[in-house]
Amino acid sequence: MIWHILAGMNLQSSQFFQLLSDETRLRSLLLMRQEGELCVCELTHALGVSQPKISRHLAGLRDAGVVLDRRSSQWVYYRLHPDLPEWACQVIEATAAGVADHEPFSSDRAALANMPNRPGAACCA
Amino acid sequence: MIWHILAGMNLQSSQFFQLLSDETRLRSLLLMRQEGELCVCELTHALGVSQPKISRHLAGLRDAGVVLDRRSSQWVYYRLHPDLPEWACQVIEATAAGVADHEPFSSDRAALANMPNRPGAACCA
DNA sequence: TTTATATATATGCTTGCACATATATATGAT
DNA sequence: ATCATATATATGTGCAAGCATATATATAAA
Repeated sequence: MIWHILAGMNLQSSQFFQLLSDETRLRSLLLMRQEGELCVCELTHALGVSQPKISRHLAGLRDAGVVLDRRSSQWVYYRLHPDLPEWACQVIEATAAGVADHEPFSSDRAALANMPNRPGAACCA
Repeated sequence: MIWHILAGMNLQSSQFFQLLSDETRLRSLLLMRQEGELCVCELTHALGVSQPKISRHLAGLRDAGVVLDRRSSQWVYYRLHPDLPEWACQVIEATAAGVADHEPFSSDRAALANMPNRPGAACCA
């Protein structure tokens, strides 16, 4: 990405939409929104794409202040940034509501649910 | 643009965000949303950009089904497409509410208001 | 009527750059 | 050593922008 700028409250609208314009990023964001927090390997499994690809896109989202990461032992968990401007949250919510039952978003949720040995929870649930 | 596809109800989310990710297009859309309908020369004046540039971007939005155009004598008026999916309208509304008082959006409205000899109305108002 | 001219809009064409992807490798944790 | 994640490098491509030009409509003159 070319903008290491905008963090949290400084999010520029066109940059935000640029980030949403990539399917891999959009799918990741909508999945994080639903699950609260996801590590790279969960996203890799759910979307069925390569690990470097996910990692690179997450780095872009993090540098832009759209997501926040947290390391827990070997895993790095990503979630929507809690300081996201109100309008940006509304954009994500509206999109989630509008496309949740479309492909590939619904399959993403299914694939995540079927993932064996999920790191965080998913042992007894 | 590469997609002459998606019209009206077929709007793909990432394609929609890709369209919003360009400042010229986003400024045009938010201005149309506020004014209802605008011709190319009004947008050119309000944004202060070249006519071919505006025309290009409007063609992209039209091909994607995001805006609708109408010719009235020498002028071509553009407006948000009435069949835009609900979630897409909400995205636009949330964005408008969130960035209306930021630059360059507020200046765009001011420049439009100050435009001399506006085609449609603006003779006596 | 035809011809000329001005205004409004669209569209080839070219150039340059941002960016998505893949492969390979490096870092970090257990 | 093994698993999870990040980054470097290279390659292809979409796409924005400028410039010139083409089409369409209107107005004026002859």
